[in-house]
Amino acid sequence: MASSASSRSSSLRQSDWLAAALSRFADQGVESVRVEVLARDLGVSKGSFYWHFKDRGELLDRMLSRWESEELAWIVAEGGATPPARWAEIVAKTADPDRIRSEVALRAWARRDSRVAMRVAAIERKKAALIADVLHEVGFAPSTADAWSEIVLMVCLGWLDRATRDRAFFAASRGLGEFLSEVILAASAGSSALPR
Amino acid sequence: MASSASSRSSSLRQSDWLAAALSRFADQGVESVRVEVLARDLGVSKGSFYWHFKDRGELLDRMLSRWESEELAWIVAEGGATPPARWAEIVAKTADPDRIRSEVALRAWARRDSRVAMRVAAIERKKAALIADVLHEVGFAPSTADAWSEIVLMVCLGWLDRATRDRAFFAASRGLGEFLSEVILAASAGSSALPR
DNA sequence: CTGAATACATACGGTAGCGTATGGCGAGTT
DNA sequence: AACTCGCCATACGCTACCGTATGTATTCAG
Repeated sequence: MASSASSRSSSLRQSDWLAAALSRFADQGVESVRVEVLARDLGVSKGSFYWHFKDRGELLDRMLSRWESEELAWIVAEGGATPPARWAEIVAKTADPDRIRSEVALRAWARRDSRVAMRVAAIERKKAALIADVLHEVGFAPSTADAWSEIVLMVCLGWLDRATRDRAFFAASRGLGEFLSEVILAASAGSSALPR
Repeated sequence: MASSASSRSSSLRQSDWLAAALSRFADQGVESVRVEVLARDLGVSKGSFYWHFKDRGELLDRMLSRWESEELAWIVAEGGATPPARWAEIVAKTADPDRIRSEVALRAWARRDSRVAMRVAAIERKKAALIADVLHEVGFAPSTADAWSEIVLMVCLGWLDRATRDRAFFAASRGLGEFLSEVILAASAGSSALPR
């Protein structure tokens, strides 16, 4: 538990606070990330918190930074993969049960804090570009790839919204992957997408 | 600002509280709907609030009920209209600048209160059915109409999410209507949608 | 063994918010 | 003129937080 923390590095306990905060964040949103509540969750007093963090704001900053770097990590890691592999990864990441709730909570947070909104928007642009790249490599014309990447992103966001409110929807047989496949199939057959 | 209130009816002040609450709700979410804050907004004391309402919960209930009845009103009113008119109304309602923020705030609320979630889900099912109906009347086979109504709904929700976080996205030349048209066009051309 | 640094605990003052109790006041009633 | 009642103000106790100040137990260097 805290054995390796007290021996040398102080960062272990730090990560415990972060983990507890992220857990509450995913379940109940930013507003529920309260110093004294987290202290109770961890079985310590808030005196500990203010040793590891300047204030609540610093904790929230670290949460955001951590999410940001994790997102960037897998997004850039997709660089060399094949289009199908990248597509699978995108779907897997955005439908991952361990991530969806915090993704949604993050966007709710962004709606009330413009600095958060900007950083979320930056990541979101990268995701849209990633999707557009995949579509382009599969044969979509550049302009239509861009347009459909936006639509794909919206389907993802809409799916997240519903999946985090309705357990039945989340557990339904048709998951995000199926929905997206249908959209892409229609897009490639429909408009002037694939010049084949 | 409280000019319209004190003349005669007692229920008028009630609606003032509701209006103030809904304004804050749309801007900052349920958590920001605070009795003492609304009292300050209206230039009265909270003694007034507790005369009109039993407690904060009753105000929130009324907010939810009001939204619910308004949604039901326009949904059932679409009964006799032509498919294009219904489609236009659906797009107009879900992209209405005066409504999008409260729609999003409501879904964030639903995520933290299961009773709210159920009532939102009920309305959402009606909307999906409405969309499916329109698609069916335009020539989609029943099963594909259902499938694409879900996708259309997700695009709507995703658009709402982005539009309420990114002003540039909201003001972009391609609005919800354009995106949805593109999706429907692709759907009708792509899969076994239109048996023509 | 001593002293300093670490990693907490305890106690405090302060704000924001809830709900209640009670008082006041103007308008209509008799 | 006195009474009532609708509508609001004031004052209160309470809880949940925040951040700070200070005390304390453990660890580890020298």
